[in-house]
Amino acid sequence: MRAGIDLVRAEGSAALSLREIARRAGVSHGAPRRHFPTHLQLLSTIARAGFADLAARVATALADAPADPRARVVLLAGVYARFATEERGMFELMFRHDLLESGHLGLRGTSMPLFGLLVDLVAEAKPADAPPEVTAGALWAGLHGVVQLWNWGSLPLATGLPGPEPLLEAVITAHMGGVR
Amino acid sequence: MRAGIDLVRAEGSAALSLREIARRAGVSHGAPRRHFPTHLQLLSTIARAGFADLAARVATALADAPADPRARVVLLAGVYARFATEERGMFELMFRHDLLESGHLGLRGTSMPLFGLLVDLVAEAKPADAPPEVTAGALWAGLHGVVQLWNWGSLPLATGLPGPEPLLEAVITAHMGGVR
DNA sequence: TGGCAGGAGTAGACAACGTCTACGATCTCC
DNA sequence: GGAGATCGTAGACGTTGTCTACTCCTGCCA
Repeated sequence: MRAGIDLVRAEGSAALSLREIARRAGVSHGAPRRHFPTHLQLLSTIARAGFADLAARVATALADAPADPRARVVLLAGVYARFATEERGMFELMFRHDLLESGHLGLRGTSMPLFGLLVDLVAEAKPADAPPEVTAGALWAGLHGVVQLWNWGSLPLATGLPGPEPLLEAVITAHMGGVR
Repeated sequence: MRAGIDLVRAEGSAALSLREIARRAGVSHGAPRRHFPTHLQLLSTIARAGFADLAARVATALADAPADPRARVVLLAGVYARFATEERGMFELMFRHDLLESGHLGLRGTSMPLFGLLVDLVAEAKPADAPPEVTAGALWAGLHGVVQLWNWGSLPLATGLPGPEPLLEAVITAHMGGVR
């Protein structure tokens, strides 16, 4: 499993074959089967570790941050975007549809605590607006979409910007208002 | 190629093996190689057909629609979301990172006309605001993120909503203002 | 202390896949 | 009517995920 995490960070999500992971771990190709009944389950477990890592990064970033909810969302977005570029292979793995769909293993639920945090921040910032789940959902989708479309080059090509930061700012401002 | 399009619509993007496409087309597994040097190039071509289909649907939907730019964006978002759910396999294929990245074949560019349309609509609606490319980029990312996260179940789980429409509305309103 | 059940790893088989190569058919144009 | 190009076939090769038999090793209980 640790071998899988190292591998996805070093070689990207496309290199994560079951046999290559076993090779890196120094065991035979049948060994992982004792612990993970199928390849997808192994990948799901690795992806879950990725979600845990992301949540930990967000937590440490928000630990000693100002209390203003908008500032905290900006921080969160920065961590999200940095994670997606620095841990690109892991990010790709985490949001592979075939993992999330065929799962039923609750991989989806792994991102819910982070979403709950976002809901709280939105509710704190705009208590009397639309339901905070809706605003937070749209906000999350905006951040995710920017990161994803930016990461594979569609948004850089479309906007000509040097970095995704203006887009993240635009998303946050659109959903949470401007600086106060 | 037509066999590939039929296959992805019937069985999803995971079923698109080169040999299965050839089987459906009634030819041997080596035959596609005469026309597409590699499997990825065949998939890219199929994905390009998907982008063309999406653009055509948007065009017909906007053909006899009111001139109000916000209403047109709402229409565009609806077509985008409907395409993603009705042609789920094709949509997954169109935004597979390994196609867009390893390409250099200009698959990315295929979505640029649609983006240009969005830029125009944004510029028309809010002529004196932030650069229209930035707003349009954030808007596109928001729509794409909603559709994607909705499609694989994260957003339904997070928000508890029955459909993605409120989220799409929230994204559009956030970036283009409310109804007038 | 001896025997033994169960977990963990190995090695090999199998079908399916993408790629490559040699070969055959068919069609066009000089 | 034959030459050349285009297209499809058939088989090989290496790799992958899964499955099955076999072998250790470890800890427990009589």
